[in-house]
Amino acid sequence: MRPTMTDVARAANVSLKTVSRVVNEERSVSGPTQLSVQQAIRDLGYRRNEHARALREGRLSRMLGLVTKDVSNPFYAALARGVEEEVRDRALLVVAGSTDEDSERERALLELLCECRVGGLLVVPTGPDHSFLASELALGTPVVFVDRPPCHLAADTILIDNVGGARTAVLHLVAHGHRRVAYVGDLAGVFTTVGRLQGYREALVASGLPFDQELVRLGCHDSKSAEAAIIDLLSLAVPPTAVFTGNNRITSGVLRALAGVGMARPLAMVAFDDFELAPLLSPPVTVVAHDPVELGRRAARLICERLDGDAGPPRRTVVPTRLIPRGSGEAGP
Amino acid sequence: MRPTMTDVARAANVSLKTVSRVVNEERSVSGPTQLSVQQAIRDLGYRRNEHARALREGRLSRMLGLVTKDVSNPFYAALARGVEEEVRDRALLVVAGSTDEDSERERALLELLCECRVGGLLVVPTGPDHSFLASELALGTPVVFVDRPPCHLAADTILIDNVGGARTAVLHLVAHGHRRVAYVGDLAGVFTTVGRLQGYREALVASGLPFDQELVRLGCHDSKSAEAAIIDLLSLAVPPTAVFTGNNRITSGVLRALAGVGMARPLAMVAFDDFELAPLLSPPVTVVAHDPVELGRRAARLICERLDGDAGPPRRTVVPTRLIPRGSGEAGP
DNA sequence: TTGAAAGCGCTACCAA
DNA sequence: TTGGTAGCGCTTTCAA
Repeated sequence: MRPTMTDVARAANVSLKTVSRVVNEERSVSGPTQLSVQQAIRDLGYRRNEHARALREGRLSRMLGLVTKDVSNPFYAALARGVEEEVRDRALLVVAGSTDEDSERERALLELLCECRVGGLLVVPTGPDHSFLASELALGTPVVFVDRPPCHLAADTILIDNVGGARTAVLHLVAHGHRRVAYVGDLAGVFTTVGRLQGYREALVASGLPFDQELVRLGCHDSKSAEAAIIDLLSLAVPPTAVFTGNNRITSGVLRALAGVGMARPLAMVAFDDFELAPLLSPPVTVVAHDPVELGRRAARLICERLDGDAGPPRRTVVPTRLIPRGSGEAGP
Repeated sequence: MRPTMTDVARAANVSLKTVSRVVNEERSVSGPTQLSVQQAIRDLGYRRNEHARALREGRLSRMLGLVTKDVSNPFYAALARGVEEEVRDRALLVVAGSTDEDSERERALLELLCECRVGGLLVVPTGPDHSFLASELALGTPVVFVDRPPCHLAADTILIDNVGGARTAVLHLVAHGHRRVAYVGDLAGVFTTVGRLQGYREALVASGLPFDQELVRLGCHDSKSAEAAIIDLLSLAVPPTAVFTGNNRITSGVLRALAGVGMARPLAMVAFDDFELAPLLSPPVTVVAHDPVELGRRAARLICERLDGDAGPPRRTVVPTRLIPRGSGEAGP
C-alpha cells in the first residue's frame, strides 16, 4: 500500500500532526524530530496526496486546463508553452486537451476539467454556447478565452487583431499591383475566419476594388481542404494573382498545392500566422505575424491575477499583428 | 459556496446516498426521485468533486503526466496528441510539462505529478537517474519512457531505431558519392544523439570511409547552435559535401544557415525527423521518418494495459524508421 | 428503493 | 514544541 502520513508518524514515533508540520515546512518542529520524520519519509517513499490536501483546504487543484483545437498544431502548442512558462514558478501544471472543433467534445473536456477542480481554464472555444461555464466562473474558477471570444458568457478574453492583420495583408498585396486577391479561410463560423474576412473586405473597399464572392473560399478546416480550394481558385476563368491564407494549416495546404502545379508566374501570397520555415521557402513567405507564446503567457498571467483575487469586470485584450515582408507578398501580378 | 452532494440532497429532499446513486447512474433509484435529484443538480450547478472521489476510492487521478523537453517542439507536440487520442475514450486527460533538458526541473515536475497521483507517467527522460520513480512504479503507477530509456530503473520503454535510421541516412549519402559526410547532433549525453552517432559510424565503417572527428558536431541543443555548427563545418579546409542532421531543431538551424550562405554547389542533406514542409523546400528534404503521433499512441496503450492489470516484466519496444528520398539527399558531391 | 454511518488522507483548530 | 479531534466531499458497507 501507498504510505500515508499515519504510516510515517508511526515509523517516526510522532503524531500525525507533526508529520504534517514537517511536510509543510512549518517551523515549529525541533531539529531531531524533523530529521527522524524526514528519514521515515524517505524510508517509506512517502509522497503527500494532493487530492486530500485540495479537498481539506477547500481549494482548487494545481492544474490549469487548456482547451484548444489541436495540441499538435504549432499555434496551440506554442500557446501551451507560453502558459506553462508563466505558471511554472507557482508550481502549476497544464492539462491540455484537443477538441478538433467538436462542440460535444469541447463540452465533455470542460466538464471533466471542472470535475477535476482545475485552478483555471484557458479556452480557445469552438462551441456555440459557453453559458454552462457561468456557474464555474461565479464559483471562483478563473476562465480566460483565447483567440476567440466566448458565446453567451462574460469572461476575460484575449484576441489577436484579426481584422487589422488581414486588412494589412490584403492592402500589402494590392499595393503591389494585385486586383484579384483570393482569401482561403477556415470554417465559416469561426471568429477568426470572420474577422479576417472583414479585414479582407475592408482592404478591398479602401482600395476601390470589388468584393468577388468567387475569390473567397471558406470552410477549410485542414491543410487538405485548403489544397483543394486553391486548386479550384486557379481554375477560375479569371484566376486570382494573389492569395491571403487564413491560418498556418491553410498556408501549408496552399503551399503544397502550389508546389504541385508548376505555375508560369507564381501566385503572390501573404499568410496569417508566422512559421519557422517561412523564410526558407522559395519565395520566402510574407506573413502576418504575432507571438503565440506571448499570447499564452498573457492569458496565464490573467488567470494568475484572478487567482490572486482580482475580481474586476471581464477584460478584453486585443494583441496587434505585424506584417513581415519576405518575398511571396511582394511579387507583382 | 460550491454546492456539494449534501446541498443537492437537501434541495431534492432525499439523502446524500440517493444523490450519489443518481450521479453515478446506479440503477436502483425510482424514476421520480431520479428526476427531482437531476433537477436539483441542474438548479444548483452541482459538479462532482474528483478529488473527493479519487480519495475515497483510493485510486489515482484521471490524468496522465507527460514530461518532455518542450511541448512546443513539433515532435513532442505530436507525441502529446497521440497520447491524448489513445486515452480519450477512457476520459483520461493529459498534463504536459517541459523540462528544457534540465534534470532539476524534470525531477520537480515528476514529483509534483506524483503528488497529484497521476494515473500514469509518460517520460522523455533527461536526468541521469530515475531511481526515485521506483517506489512510484512499485506502488502501481504505470511509467513508460519514450524516445529515451531511463537510467537506474527498470520500466517500459519505447524507442525509435536511432542506430538503424542514422546508418540508413549516411549509407544513402555515401551511395550518392559522398565521402565527407558531417553529423550535426544534439547534446552529447542524450541517448538519441549517441545512437545516431553510432549509426553514422557504422555506415562509414561499412563503406570503408574514415571516421573524422572534425566532421562531427555535437552539443547542438537548439536550432541556433546548429546554425553555428554548420557554418563552422563549411569553413573547414576540406569541408563536407553532405550532412546528416540529428533532429528537427537541428535541421531547422542548418537549413537556415545554408539559406544564408549562397553556396555554389548545395550541400547534400538527410535529416532525422520528418517535417511537414520538407517536401516544399528547395531542394525538398530527404528525411529519416517515423510517426510521433503513433509513438504517443503506443506509449499510451502500454500505460493503459498496465492500468488494466498487466503486471508482466518491463517491455522495450523499438519502432523502425524509414528513409524518404526527396531530393536533398540524392545530390552528388 | 432508500438511508445512516464510517472513513479515504489530509489540514485547521484548539489544547497541552 | 507537540498532539488530539473534527471534517473537507465523496463512496462503501450495512441496515431498514
